[in-house]
Amino acid sequence: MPELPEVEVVRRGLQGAIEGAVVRSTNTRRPNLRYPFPENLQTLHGHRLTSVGRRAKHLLLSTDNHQTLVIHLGMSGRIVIVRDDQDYQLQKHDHFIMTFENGTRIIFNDTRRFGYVLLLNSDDVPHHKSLASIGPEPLSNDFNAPVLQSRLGHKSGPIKTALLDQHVVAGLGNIYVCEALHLSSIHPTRAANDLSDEEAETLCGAIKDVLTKAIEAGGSTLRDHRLTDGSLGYFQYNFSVYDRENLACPGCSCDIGKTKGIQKIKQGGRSTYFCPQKQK
DNA sequence: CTCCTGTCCTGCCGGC
DNA sequence: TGCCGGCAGGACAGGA
Repeated sequence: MPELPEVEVVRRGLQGAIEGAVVRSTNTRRPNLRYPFPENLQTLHGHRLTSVGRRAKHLLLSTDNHQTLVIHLGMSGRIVIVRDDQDYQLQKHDHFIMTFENGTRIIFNDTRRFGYVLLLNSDDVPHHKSLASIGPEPLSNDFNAPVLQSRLGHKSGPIKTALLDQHVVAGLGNIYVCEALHLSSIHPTRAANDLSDEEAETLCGAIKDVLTKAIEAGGSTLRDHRLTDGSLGYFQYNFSVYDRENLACPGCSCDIGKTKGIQKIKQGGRSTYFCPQKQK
């Protein structure tokens, strides 16, 4: 589920609710998700959460004893915040709960268990296998057309597949790659290292634009994604191509001419949606 | 190095 | 109604 916008929306929710709070307890309700839960979670107890950050699709909860809890939501993960005065019945797939001294709880639910939780020394976070060689943050100034071009330079496979590679650029997933390529009018099967300078410029801008708008909309709720108050994102209503096979893309006559609207193909085992009329 | 496939896991949907 | 195959927002390992 969660790509950069969904994770960022969760990060903002967590920041408002638990930054500065002191950890009272942690509770795991099964031994593992994708990986075993850390064995030393109790070392967080009594310590203050100093920042709630994000790198790519990872949430980074740092504490005043120089530890960082890394949370990846995988495909189906969500985090909800429950305040002291709110009733909450634990649900199926609620796997990890953190309770703070102010009574607030955060609950990590993950149906498919592709997510994970790590507890690292804060100094080790940038060097950890999952984060060490990851690409630039697409919404930062470190991400621009020349950087994108150089990172695509040695990739001869399709641009769609290349943009899903977290080493090229961080945080994109299947939805936002499809949307950004559509906005850029670039065909998903084009070779990644074959974009013109102008196309790279357009694509770079489209990625930033799509991600920014998706964050503002609270992310996309297809099935699992929730804001931390349990409400739904609504960027799915703004999709131009994703999950819209045979429909027209906005402002395009692609469903009435020779083509039959948005097409769905498989690339690297994953669905790609695109408009054959607009994307060349 | 890159590329390609299979795999992890649960739930849902469509077809028969 | 039930069963079965296919598919889903991610990302690894292993082999070519």
